[in-house]
Amino acid sequence: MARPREFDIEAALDAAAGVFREQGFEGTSTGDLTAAMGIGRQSLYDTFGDKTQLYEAALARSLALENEAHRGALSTGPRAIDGLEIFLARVRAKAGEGYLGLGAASEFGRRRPELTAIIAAADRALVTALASRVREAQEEGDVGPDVDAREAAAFLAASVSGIRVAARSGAGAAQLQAVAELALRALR
Amino acid sequence: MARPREFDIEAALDAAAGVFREQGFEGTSTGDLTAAMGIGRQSLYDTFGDKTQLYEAALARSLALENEAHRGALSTGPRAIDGLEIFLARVRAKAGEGYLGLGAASEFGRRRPELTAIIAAADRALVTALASRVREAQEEGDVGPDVDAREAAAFLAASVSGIRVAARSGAGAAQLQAVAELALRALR
DNA sequence: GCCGTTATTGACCAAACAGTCCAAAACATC
DNA sequence: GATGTTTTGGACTGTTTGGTCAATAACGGC
Repeated sequence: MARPREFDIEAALDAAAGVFREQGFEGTSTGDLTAAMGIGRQSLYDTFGDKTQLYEAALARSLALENEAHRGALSTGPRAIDGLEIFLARVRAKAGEGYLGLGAASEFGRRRPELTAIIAAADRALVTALASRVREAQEEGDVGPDVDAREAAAFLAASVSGIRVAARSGAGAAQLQAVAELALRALR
Repeated sequence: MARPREFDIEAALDAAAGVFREQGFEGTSTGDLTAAMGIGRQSLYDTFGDKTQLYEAALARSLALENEAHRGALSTGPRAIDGLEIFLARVRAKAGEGYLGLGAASEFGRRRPELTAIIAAADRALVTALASRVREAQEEGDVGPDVDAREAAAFLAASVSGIRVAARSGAGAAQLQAVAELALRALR
């Protein structure tokens, strides 16, 4: 072996994700990135390839972290419906700081297949987790028996996007809460 | 008077909106714009100021057109609930082609107050229109009496964003329909 | 048919961009 | 402590960027 890296890869990735989340991919220069990540130009290119590969890595890590947090929130509470409620509460609380997955979907749509694949995989994982929780809530009588669990899960995921967009456009906490409440009401 | 303009301002604005919608503000060069608008560089600067002013104008026009279409859809049908349903069906149908308001909110958040103001005004107008239609549907017995019309309207607006994001991330028509159906179910 | 005004065109500019090169520095191994 | 390997930082490059300038073309009013 030889000289060890001076910076932490995951911390640098998180810093990059923060800049990308705020300014978008095209709006972020490599100078912005090295400044935020606290590393030199060459280190960036040696470690992450180039700007687009860095974006992919930062996006993948962001989504993974977010999904982990989602699973944690979902598994809370005595009943499954409590988990769903806490899940939405967490989304509301964090909505103000933005979300790289939303930026990626909005900026690239489906033009970059690699990005679309990353986002779609995270989406599927979330919907699956939500669906299983909805099914439990259904067995516990908190969700109507005529509700299709998978559809309900997709609907909740869409509601999450709605909450995030609303927050990004300047909606207040009260408004976000009302949206979350009505989303849950759809399941009864 | 003197030499008249050779191009149509609103058509040029629509073309610009299309490019911005696809590529975002930072991802669009002035060359992309003049090519799509079919005008010369100097005409762009003489007529619209600069790139950011052009973006504002294109965004404002986009939102105005969209809100007009929304009002049309909302006022359809024998009952108010039919208008709401048709409104959501239109959003679903058009979701595939993207929406500049979403791109603006996602790319800039609240960093550009002028943009935030334009978006917020369009949002308020839509929510107001939705709320009055919800109130009617409530009087006709198609919406639960315990529903707050304004909150329901904000929820429907958020659902629209959710549908658009889902479409942009690659969701199919069936999934979007399920989301729309469940959104309406929340009002019962 | 001239004149003042405005639109158009293409050349032009400085700044910023993504990415590379190279020399120096910092380690692990022996 | 010498050696081989890797990281690091700064200088550098060719290209693209948003925006301007100056010359030309096209019109309306008289």
